Amino acid sequence: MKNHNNNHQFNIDKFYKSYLNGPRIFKNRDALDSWYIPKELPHRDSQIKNIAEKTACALLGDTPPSFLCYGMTGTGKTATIRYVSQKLAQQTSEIKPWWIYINCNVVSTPYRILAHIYNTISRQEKIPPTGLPKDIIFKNLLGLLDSKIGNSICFLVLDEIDILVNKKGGNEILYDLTRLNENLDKCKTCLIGISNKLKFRENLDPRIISSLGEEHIVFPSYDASELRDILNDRAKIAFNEGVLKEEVIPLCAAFAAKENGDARKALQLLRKAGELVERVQNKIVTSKHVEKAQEELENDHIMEYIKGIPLQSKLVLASIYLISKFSPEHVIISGDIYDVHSEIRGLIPGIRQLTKRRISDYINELALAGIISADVKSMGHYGRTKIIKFDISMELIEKALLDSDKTKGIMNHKPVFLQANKVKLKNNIFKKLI
DNA sequence: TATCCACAGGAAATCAGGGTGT
DNA sequence: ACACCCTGATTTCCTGTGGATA
Repeated sequence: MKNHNNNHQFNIDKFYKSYLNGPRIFKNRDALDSWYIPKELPHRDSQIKNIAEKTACALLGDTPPSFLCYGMTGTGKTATIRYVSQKLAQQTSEIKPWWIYINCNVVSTPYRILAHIYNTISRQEKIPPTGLPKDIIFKNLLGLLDSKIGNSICFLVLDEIDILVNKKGGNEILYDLTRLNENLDKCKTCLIGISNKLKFRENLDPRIISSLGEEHIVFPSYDASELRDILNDRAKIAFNEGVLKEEVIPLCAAFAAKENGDARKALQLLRKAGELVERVQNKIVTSKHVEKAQEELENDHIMEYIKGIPLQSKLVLASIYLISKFSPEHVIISGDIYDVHSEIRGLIPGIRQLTKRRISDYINELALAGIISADVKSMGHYGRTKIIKFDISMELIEKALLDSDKTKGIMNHKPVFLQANKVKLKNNIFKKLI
């Protein structure tokens, strides 16, 4: 694909032909996706039991208690909930509970949560994505729940609930949801919150804690041997016989165990390793491929993240990049980033000047994403600021920023700011202070 | 030891944009 | 048209502060 210069054009027909005739690695690669629900969930017996016990009364038409699930990413919280809900739906009972799944990271505002619940139940008259007052939607929702769900139970699963709580209207909407039942005649609702932060309860309204925070189910991180069991199960479904060398799964498990026992990562790793082998039309997946997959996965995530951030955020990142590119010795502080940002944003039409305050937030976001590190340090009479460093390779940053049409033009712009003498002098003092 | 820099970072206000029903 | 709604991005206003310097 990348050979525009030479005459050999990519022969797509030939590629497909050899692909189809080549070795088959995967039998069913969906089994390695995190949303795949396997027949068995290894090492989650106690959680499954707990949730099953809590929710069973829904089959008799009673209201199950609301509860929270805690655990780091990739500990099977969502999978377990979905597993139980699937099993519950398979039971022969007159009452068929509804499950409404809400990812608070995607459906991120009070209005949209109400609208999302309404729209997944209604199927016909949809609530528009914006425009109406919240209380109107709330009333409509109450009516809809009673009329459409009737005497059954409606489970509301709020994934990544911690994100919701830390927003402005977050507590209000949660409170409204907890008191749904008080306003319903026939239908009953049950809230299930999923979070990967234990400490988010601090920001939770006490009224909400009492109704949904009393009991919680903890999902401990998987250790390497547990991850191995999970991978073995999935690999049997996903891969053809004999394509995995025996060291592959233990290695994937070991890598993922280091990352807080994240099963999702382990599965991604295994899948990526298989895809690497498939790409070069080999027959066997070895530890080499796992190592390469580990590397590529990390890069993929970073590239994806950078491509996804807003343009202003890219410009902040570009500012940092340009300073370190043209003056590698420069000690980068937030004020510098502000100045360079002001400079380069003028090069791109339609980009407004930002405040230092705003730039500061963008820097924090990049730091949170693990792209840079920003440590606040006091320089005495030279003030208090952040010292910024890259946490990932500059080539990767460059690659990602060159990929965007808006930013690619400025990646060679040497900041005028750096050439000012007082800037150089001040930075020399900073170097000594660090 | 008091001073004072250059920011950090919280809270609230504002703006613009995509909507609604009447 | 008009009055009003919700949201996300940003600005405004603000108080706080670690430690080199005088």
